Amino acid sequence: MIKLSRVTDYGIVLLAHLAEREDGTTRSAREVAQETRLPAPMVRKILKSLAREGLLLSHRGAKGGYSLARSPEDISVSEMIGALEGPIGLTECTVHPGACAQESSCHVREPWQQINRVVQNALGAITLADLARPPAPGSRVPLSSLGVDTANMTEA
Amino acid sequence: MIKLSRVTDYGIVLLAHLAEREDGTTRSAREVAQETRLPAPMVRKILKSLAREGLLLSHRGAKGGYSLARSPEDISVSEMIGALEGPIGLTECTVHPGACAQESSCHVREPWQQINRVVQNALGAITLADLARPPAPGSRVPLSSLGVDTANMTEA
DNA sequence: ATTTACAGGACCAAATCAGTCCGATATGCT
DNA sequence: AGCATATCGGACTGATTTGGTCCTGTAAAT
Repeated sequence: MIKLSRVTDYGIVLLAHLAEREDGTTRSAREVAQETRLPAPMVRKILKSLAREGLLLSHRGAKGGYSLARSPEDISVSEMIGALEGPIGLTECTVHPGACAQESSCHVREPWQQINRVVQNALGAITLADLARPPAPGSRVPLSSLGVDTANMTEA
Repeated sequence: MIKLSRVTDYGIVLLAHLAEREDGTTRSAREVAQETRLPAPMVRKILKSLAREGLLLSHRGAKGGYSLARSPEDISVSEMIGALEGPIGLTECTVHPGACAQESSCHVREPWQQINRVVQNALGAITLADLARPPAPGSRVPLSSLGVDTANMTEA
């Protein structure tokens, strides 16, 4: 069922939550866990990862907590997934070239690379700001900006 | 690292292999395994699944084997993945609505649905024929046909 | 100094995945 | 009829990944 892990799923919810109430202050893991109603230990773990990956800034000590490292418009979905799940790649050979013995004789490799770029592009065009935007009824994520077309694809 | 399982990966290679040398005859699992240099037990298992899912026709007995159930142009990548991996859905709530307790209060759900459709569309636009086409140097998968734009997305 | 909160791990149970193997059944050939 | 060939439909196992928890250390504020 090709899906992303729960850690990633939660992580994006957490990021969106932080983006929604950005006000210059930091928010503790406990607060975030309560507000999102997600299990606290998980939330702590995930926020730690996100800080380590550079998507969040952490402040230690009393009154510490987390805040976004960049503005929501500058954080793409593919970045978030990349930070929590590792590099995006449908096939092994996309991420680790050379790992597959059949690589040289594989006729399917090249097409896969492009499929990958398409997916990558799609996920890269959507930002945290799009996710956090309170959904005005009828409004949509600006998918027109996806701009998935041949021109974008012909080079890696 | 958001990737598809090895079964799916292999499966698509096998389908492409069958598509490349389509000549009306069936090919046994053994042949296919040898020609693709993939482990025979795996190949058998995967071909069985593909037949059960209706992508391949199986022919039992001596001189039996497998052949494509449809012409390569009519089998999309998303179908292949769906057959081997189950329904495509980045998040749990896309595939099993109601499974997540936070669903009603989740602000991220609607955007995810659309991201999903984008990915789905991308994978649905590429066919087995595209994968099997011997890669003439410089030629590319017809990504222009992806047609990922707002018009396609506004309805589920 | 004490309290608060993150950092960096170790740790474990459960689920999934990769891979193998078997008996049953259907077909073609002699 | 009988035999060889192949798929069918399972069960089965070992290894890896995932989901989730917990503990110790350290930094900052009061």
